[in-house]
Amino acid sequence: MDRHARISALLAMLAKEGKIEVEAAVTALGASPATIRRDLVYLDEQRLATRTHGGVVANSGSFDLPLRFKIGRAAEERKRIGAAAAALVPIGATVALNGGTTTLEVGRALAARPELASRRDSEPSVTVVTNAVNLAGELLVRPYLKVVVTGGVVRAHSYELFGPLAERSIQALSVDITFLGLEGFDPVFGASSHSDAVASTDSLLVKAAAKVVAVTDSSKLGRRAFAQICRAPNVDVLITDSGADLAVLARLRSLGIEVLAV
Amino acid sequence: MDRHARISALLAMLAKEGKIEVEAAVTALGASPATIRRDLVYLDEQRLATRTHGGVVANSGSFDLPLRFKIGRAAEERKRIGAAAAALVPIGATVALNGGTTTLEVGRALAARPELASRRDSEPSVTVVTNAVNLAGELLVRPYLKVVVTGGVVRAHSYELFGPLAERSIQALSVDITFLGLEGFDPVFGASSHSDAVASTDSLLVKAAAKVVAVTDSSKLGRRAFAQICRAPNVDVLITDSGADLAVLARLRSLGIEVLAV
DNA sequence: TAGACTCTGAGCGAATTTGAGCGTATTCTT
DNA sequence: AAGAATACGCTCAAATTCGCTCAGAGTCTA
Repeated sequence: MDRHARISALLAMLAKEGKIEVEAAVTALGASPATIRRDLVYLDEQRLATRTHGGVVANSGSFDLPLRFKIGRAAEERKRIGAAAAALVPIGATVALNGGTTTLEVGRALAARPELASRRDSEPSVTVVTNAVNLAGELLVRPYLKVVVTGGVVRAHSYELFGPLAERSIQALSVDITFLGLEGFDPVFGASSHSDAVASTDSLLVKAAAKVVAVTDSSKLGRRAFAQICRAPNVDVLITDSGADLAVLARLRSLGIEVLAV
Repeated sequence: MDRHARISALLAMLAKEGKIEVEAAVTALGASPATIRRDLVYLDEQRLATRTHGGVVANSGSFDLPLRFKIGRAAEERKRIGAAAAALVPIGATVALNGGTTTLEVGRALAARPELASRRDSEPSVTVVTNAVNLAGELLVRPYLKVVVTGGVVRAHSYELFGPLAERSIQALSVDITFLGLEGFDPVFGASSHSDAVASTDSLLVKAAAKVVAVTDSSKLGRRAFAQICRAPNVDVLITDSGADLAVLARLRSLGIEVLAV
């Protein structure tokens, strides 16, 4: 068991557990506590983890915050939606993701796609533009992803960046696909958000994209949130879960939107 | 049940109930009252809750609490430097922080300043501009801080944003103080960084500031990293630890730099 | 082959964390 | 308002863990 093997094993433990205890690593890897400590210091220096008493904790954990405290039933649906959305991204594409729990799952699914990670080019496989700080924090560890953050003021509620700085940044960019998380999607009112400031920023992400994919669990369909992001026909594809109301889906299809219920 | 697990559990309780009683936490977590009290004091110090008799209550304004708060163990020197730097910031000021472990501590110390948190204005007490994604992620929970993120491409090693997007964002801003973390600070070569891209971005943070405060542990003094950020006289104040070489400090003072060794 | 360097493991003093004791402060009850 | 009950802060001790140094094994280079 050489150093590389140990570091690899430790990183695997870190990804799985979110933390590593010296004692646990000693018994798992069969090395001395001194060596394990040195390895953990190395992980800390490489910013892959943060040293604590007794071990280390994963760094992405500091961003792995619950947006709101509703990590309940919809988790599984969101993961399926995220996987379906990530499958739409070709290698070499540039995509944009706004904030929200669903787009977070899209980002995670994208990062987990094996055909991206296995490429050995020096160029990143996919470029991800996002105005969500927590999403950026989760993705930036992957060398095969180029992560671009829009500027702006942070909205503590959802970790989204908005404001003039964000809008000017986005106006300078053009992307292949925007994956749009939202809080309401109605055939008439279109896509909407609870915050007008964020809705304004999100609308620019829509304008900057050649293709717009709305991602949302079915509870948001047919509902209107406070501020409009864009009209429904601006959305090219909708990915939602199979619990969606078929009548609403039919109306959306009649507007020319391609609907995927996963 | 280690400290991390306890803090996580306590934050979950706080998010759910809005308050924590010592007695309830003792029975729920199986730790002694003394330990629970210490944890609650920690939450109070981190401005994530407010200490009361019998427990803590959630801070008004922020119902969003981090589920897994990172309990970092910064070197003692960096903590002292961070505290000294944070003390320079008047209420209402706008400050900029670049990336790095030392500026991270400045941000943490700033977030922990009680006179900021105790203000009951609707306006945030301090505005923080940063191009470090991890720093933004740690600070944004505090409702009394307005966190502004520059845009840009993420540099995975240091969580820093750089590139044209970052530079244009910074050029549109003006701040009272820039706290500059760096990898080398030499009387002749000035402040320097390992990455030329980040150095270029950092140099704009220097230009945007009325006052520049360099923060670094003493090991970086007299050293030159690859890329220059700015000349030494552009720095108004240097905060370092007491292990610094006195000859180097004297040379820096002769350049008109105010030197604090804490 | 000699020397230098790196990695690993062990030892030891220092530091952190936890729990308990005890005097003091605060809150509640009467 | 006064007394009782609870909770707090502080200190101290025990256990664990950490950081540092040193020595031995293995590897690379001249």
